[in-house]
Amino acid sequence: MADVARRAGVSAMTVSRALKDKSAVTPETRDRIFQAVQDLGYVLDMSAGALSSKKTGFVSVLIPSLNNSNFSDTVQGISEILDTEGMQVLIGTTNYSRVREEQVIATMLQRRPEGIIVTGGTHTARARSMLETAGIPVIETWDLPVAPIGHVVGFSNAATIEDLMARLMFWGYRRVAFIEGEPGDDTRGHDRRTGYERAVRALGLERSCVISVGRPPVTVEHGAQAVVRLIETWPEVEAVICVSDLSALGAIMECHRRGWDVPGRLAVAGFGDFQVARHCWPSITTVSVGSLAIGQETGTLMLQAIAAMRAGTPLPPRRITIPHTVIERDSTARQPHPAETAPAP
Amino acid sequence: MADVARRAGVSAMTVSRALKDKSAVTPETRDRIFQAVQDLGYVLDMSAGALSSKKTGFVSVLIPSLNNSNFSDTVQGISEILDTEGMQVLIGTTNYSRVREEQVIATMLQRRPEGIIVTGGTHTARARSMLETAGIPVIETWDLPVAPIGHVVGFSNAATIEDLMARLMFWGYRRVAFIEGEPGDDTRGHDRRTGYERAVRALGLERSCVISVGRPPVTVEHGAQAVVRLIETWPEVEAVICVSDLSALGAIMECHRRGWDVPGRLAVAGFGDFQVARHCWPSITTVSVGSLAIGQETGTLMLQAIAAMRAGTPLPPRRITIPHTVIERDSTARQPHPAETAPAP
DNA sequence: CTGTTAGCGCTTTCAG
DNA sequence: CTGAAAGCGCTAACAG
Repeated sequence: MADVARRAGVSAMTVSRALKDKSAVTPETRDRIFQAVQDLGYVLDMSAGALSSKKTGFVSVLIPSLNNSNFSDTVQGISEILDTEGMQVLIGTTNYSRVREEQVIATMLQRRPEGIIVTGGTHTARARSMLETAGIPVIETWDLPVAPIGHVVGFSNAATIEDLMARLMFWGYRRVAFIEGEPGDDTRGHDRRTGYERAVRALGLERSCVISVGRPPVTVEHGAQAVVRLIETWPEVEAVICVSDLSALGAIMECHRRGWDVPGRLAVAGFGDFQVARHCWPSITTVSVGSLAIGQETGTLMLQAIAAMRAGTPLPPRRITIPHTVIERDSTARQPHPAETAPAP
Repeated sequence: MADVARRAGVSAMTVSRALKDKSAVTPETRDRIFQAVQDLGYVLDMSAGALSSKKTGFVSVLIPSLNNSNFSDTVQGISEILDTEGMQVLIGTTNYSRVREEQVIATMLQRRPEGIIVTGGTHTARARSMLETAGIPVIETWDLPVAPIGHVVGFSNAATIEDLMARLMFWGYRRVAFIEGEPGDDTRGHDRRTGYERAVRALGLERSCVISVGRPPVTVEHGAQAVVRLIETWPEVEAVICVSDLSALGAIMECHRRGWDVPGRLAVAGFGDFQVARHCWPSITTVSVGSLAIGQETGTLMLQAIAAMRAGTPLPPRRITIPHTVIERDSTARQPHPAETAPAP
């Protein structure tokens, strides 16, 4: 920067200003500086700027896995918003493990992010305490924790499945099962199962049936395996909710393979409104949770929180609930009863 | 850090050493330091360290979109490897736009990454020159550029489709079409189309037919729309190659919807070996390019290149070709001819 | 094995 | 609008 300053015949400070504020410098000076930057191929060093200004321009985002379009949509939403203020996202993946999350948080904090966004509301004790004492805005997403660390942008995973169950009931299904991954650190999956079980009781259904196959992330293949186990376990089952659209797709494809009609023999619903759910055949009934919207809301809130922090007046904890929607598609369409198609008396 | 040093009764330098080398400090001193770190809740500031040591510990990775499991697999592979040396990945998405790529590169370079990994071998002139003069290792992936900037870890997109075409021919298909997105910045998609057209000529097929629908990224829905257009345009078509598995899935699902048997009426093949391709029904014939392996190879090479750079002896440009494999699945299975099922004479 | 001295490249702060 | 001085928090380099 000193070189640029010399070449433009100004001080380094003026160069610094020209490169950021644009306003605070005479147009001619500015032009001379930009010319010098061009000539020298100078590239600003933000890491030095960060040290000096104590503003790194980073926000850390922790997600279970990049390879889940719901989470990458959320990251996408966050990035879009943060980009508008020139802030960058530092992504970390926890691989659905809380221990791993703790490690990633520890590493991230060494980079001095100006805010940190985590997925879910369940963390190790040490992770939680690191977040609490980090002195930066914290947002938990994809959940509505009872005792949040800071801000929250999410929804109740249990409630989404309760709603879905209510709709299945409304459509006439009574024997409904649930397909999930093996229990572990995937609390969101677990919450959805809880929603299922609560709904079974609340709706007075005769029995519940949960099939757990595969360690999270639950894949298409797990869904295929699970549906076979389900039919063996409970031949009378009429419908099944899968913990995600991917496993729902697997279940449906396995049904095709075995000649079981969907939804005739078995209705199938998923969660997450993945792209394939809308376009596969039959299209999959699911719960949309607005993954992108979660990201955008989170980004917007983070920007406010950071601005408040910089101004020395931390934002009081906010709690934003993202609406979810049950989307009815072909995979649960009730075949018309003979009576229904008969002419009215 | 000064506080920690004081509390442990040592100098800041010793604290710094204890926190990194671990070896270069007496065990007791080390323990005292860690105790002080614990007591004070001290967290190392890597951004200061980076400025001082000129080692940021960052590698930038640019991909078209997070929301494509092929690219996120590659990022995953890169991260895994870089993690082993404590390096972090800074992800940037270009949204399949070269202009956007240029901007992202400019921003990334201000963070002083120790290496940069880009997707594809086609860039704007300014992007290319920024990469060339950045003074850090550059790796281009997912392609085999004729005039690479630095290192290359990739494969020929055209060759993958040529191979797939040869196999379709071998299986007895003669009237083969190609479904792609509208031409634009997606050079990998364009290269695949080129491979298709070269194969049509090389194999002496009577005609080619390319259906272009939708701006990249090509989605499931685009595939569905395209297949309808295809059947209208060329009713005699026997098989179609889709630019990605996602559009292949869309095409197949649309065929189901319209009662066109796959592969009986139309055989469908894709590209990328996405998870759904393996598990949907019918399973999709595709080309696997080892997305994760590309990432791992890239990560390994980047680590070597950075080590060499730090040692002052830049690694001569390497060119690593990742093998691809045509995977035959149900979506192109030839129905047995009557003659073939007849008893041998 | 440990300490001292400088200084990384920028921005804050305060004067002009 | 511009400049000078000081220092962000750490580590390289050298000395003990």
